[in-house]
Amino acid sequence: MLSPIRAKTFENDYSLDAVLPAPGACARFHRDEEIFGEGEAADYVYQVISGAVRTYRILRDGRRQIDEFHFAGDYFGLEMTETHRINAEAMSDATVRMIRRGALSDLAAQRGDAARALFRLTAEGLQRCQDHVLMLGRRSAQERVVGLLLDIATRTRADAELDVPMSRQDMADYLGLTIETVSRTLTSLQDEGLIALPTVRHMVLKDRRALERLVA
Amino acid sequence: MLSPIRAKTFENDYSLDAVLPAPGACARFHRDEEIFGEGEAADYVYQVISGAVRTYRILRDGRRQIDEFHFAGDYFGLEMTETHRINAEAMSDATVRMIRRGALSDLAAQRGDAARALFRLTAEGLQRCQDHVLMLGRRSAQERVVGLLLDIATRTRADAELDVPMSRQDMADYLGLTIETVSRTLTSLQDEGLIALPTVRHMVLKDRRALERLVA
DNA sequence: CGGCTGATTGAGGCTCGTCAAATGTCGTGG
DNA sequence: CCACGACATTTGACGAGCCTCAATCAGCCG
Repeated sequence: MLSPIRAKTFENDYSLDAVLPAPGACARFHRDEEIFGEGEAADYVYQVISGAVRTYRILRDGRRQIDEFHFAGDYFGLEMTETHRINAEAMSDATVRMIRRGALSDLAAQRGDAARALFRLTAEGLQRCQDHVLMLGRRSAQERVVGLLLDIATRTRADAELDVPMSRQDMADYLGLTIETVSRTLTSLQDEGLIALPTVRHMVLKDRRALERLVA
Repeated sequence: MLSPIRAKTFENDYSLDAVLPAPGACARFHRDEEIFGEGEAADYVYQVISGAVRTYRILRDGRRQIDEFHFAGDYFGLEMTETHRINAEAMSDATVRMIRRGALSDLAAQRGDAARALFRLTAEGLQRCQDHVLMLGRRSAQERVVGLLLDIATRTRADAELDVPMSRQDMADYLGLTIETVSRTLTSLQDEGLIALPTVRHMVLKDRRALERLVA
């Protein structure tokens, strides 16, 4: 089961949450159901209420790259183009709030704090994306896997006990690896005593200090 | 020599150029000179007037990942944090316009079009970053190199004749490869007749159609 | 208890990295 | 103008890390 997740670690005064009217229209999606696809009109911006969502892109030959995992509180689908450049799917059964893009830009035009919140959201996404680039460009398989585990721990406010909300394939496609490499890396981390793998989707960080040193 | 470069391919109505007062304070930097470094106060936003700039991050052990190349017209250093998370250096002798961050946020607070321009700039950066992630996560060395060459061609509005403004090391650190692999890939592209390499920094795209098929 | 899906493990191969040497390029000074 | 030296790039040989393909194992649900 997934721990409760708050949207962001930093000042929430600038969060869209504070600006937006109370929960409007929501939709429910089943595991692996598409929320929006590349090329579709980008009429909505979304916020995860519960569950988890992945956004990704696909090359002609089927290679998939996951951009980002989105947990409760996170916004996604905020694009500047008329149509979506990326795809979004529910990773688990999920309820998602849908905000009309038009309404949002009206709000931003009227209220400075709303515009600032949108800007901040995009800038935070850019920061995370830059971290992702560094990871994919210059880190080893082990560093990538450890980095993801620590990221999940932080974002889910988990201490040592980790509920991993994604499959090995999702992890691989986020990290630019194959499922086999992800799997092998996890068992080798277990062999070294750094983590434990009670079940496939439940992990324990046994030596967080050492793990953090690995990605320093 | 570098071809003249315009800032962006799309609508410039929303560009900061249209909003900002005529050229304010500028600074000149020599090749490889630092413009700002990680951890420094982010007091300015920058625009390349002439020359080229790289922004990058470095891991403890020296591994470097270039985030982005910035050419004439491009803005960079636009971060939301108080201090810079990344580094910026001149790739060639460059003149750079410096805009006080405070002045920019005042402007954004007063004028909706300025706020929108800033937002758009950040969102475009995010798009480029997502493309970069896809490249690093799921593309082969050859696809990465070809992708970069085509990107340079587009951004410099070059047809077939390319002036490459960066070293092999810069290319490698942008593409998540080594200089040796970049070099080997370029000569193999030459052997296949897809490009020509008259000099180290001057390339000719001999079969652009075929090159574009390679990164489809 | 099967059967299905997803994860792990194993063997072998390919791509790209490492280390080293050769070659090219460019600026400087004779 | 040419020679030299410093540095960048290319090339080669080899090895490591990750991928591919295939088999086995573990959960999960009817």
